[in-house]
Amino acid sequence: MALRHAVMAALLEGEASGYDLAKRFDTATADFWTSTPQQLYRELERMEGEGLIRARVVEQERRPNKRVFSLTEEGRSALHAFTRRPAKPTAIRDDMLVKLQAVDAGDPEAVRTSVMERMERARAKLARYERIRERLLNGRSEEEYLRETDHVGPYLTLLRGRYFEEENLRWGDEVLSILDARAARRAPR
Amino acid sequence: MALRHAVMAALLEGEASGYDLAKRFDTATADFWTSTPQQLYRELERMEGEGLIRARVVEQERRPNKRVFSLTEEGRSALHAFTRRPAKPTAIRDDMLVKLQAVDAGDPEAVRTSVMERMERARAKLARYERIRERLLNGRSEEEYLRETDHVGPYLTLLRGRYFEEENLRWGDEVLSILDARAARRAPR
DNA sequence: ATATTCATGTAACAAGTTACATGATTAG
DNA sequence: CTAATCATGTAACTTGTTACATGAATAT
Repeated sequence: MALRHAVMAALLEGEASGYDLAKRFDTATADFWTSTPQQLYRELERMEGEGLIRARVVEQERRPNKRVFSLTEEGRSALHAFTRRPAKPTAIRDDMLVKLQAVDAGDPEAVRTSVMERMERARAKLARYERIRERLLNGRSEEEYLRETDHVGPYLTLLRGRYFEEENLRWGDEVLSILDARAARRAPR
Repeated sequence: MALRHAVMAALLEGEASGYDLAKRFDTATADFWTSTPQQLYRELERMEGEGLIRARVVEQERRPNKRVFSLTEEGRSALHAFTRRPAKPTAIRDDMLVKLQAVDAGDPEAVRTSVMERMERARAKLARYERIRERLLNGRSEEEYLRETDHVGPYLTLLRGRYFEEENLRWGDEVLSILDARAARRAPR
């Protein structure tokens, strides 16, 4: 049931269509939650039925009409209640970790390539986060921003994303150097 | 389909019962994959049916009998093939991020408490990882270990766990200080 | 005494993924 | 002219979670 709360949290920043949310929750770009469009459309239906959000149809000229959702009072208070509940413990769940755990019985070259692809993605995400950060700060220093804004949530989640990707890069570097050392030992020139 | 690969990767280190795997994949302790016992028992059944693993019944005296699983040749080659496939992109998916995204419309005090609990868990996990590391190194330096072992997977995943929890702590510190500064401003003594 | 550990499962449900479908518009 | 963007969905399937159930043994 976290998706619905993620949707409500996203709607705090203003109304959005299913399509908008799908972009925001896309794995490649998401900064605090991910989901597929299919899951979203299904969940939005339910949430509307339960009165947590409300839809407004916006007629467009050269585009299909869209349904734009916003939080209801009920949704807002459900979200408030959610922040009071204890957070579930999380752990990383990553395909890549399974591959690495099995690297000794697997194909080290292929795994190496995956790690490098991952690092490339991490760099792209960091760049993206940096752009979002600029937009948030809007010329101000971090201190100024934090003093002035009454909307600190997006900053905190962005920070987590940044740290996470930095950690990925740090780890990737070590993994590559360890795998290389082993490859060199096994197939000495 | 990653659970089955995680199971196979775990079985590389020797045979295990469903119960053993359940402990290893428990969220509180897992170092490279998580799942509930229920999911495991279901998946083990299927995997046995598909010939990826094989069960051996161990009769015990003062304990219930157990079924101990090991990798078959088929399983081993499926695992090898898995390491050759590209890794799916991942992103953090964490309840806590949703709470923080919504903290401005929520209950900052409660969120603060959750963050502190998380940090406590992170410290516990770090301590646990440290113990596992000692056991792996077994008196040797990292360099020696890496030179001597032919089983580098567990070391690499452990490293990721450590970095991840360190990142959690670093982030938690920043979050707390930002939330505190805001609380002080809103309710000046 | 009580809680935890060992050891396995069933059943029902919720959440997430994949494949498919439609159809106009605009950017390269 | 092709790909991407805008905008929505249905259907089928796979994963993951929660609740319940059993029953002995050992640790506190």
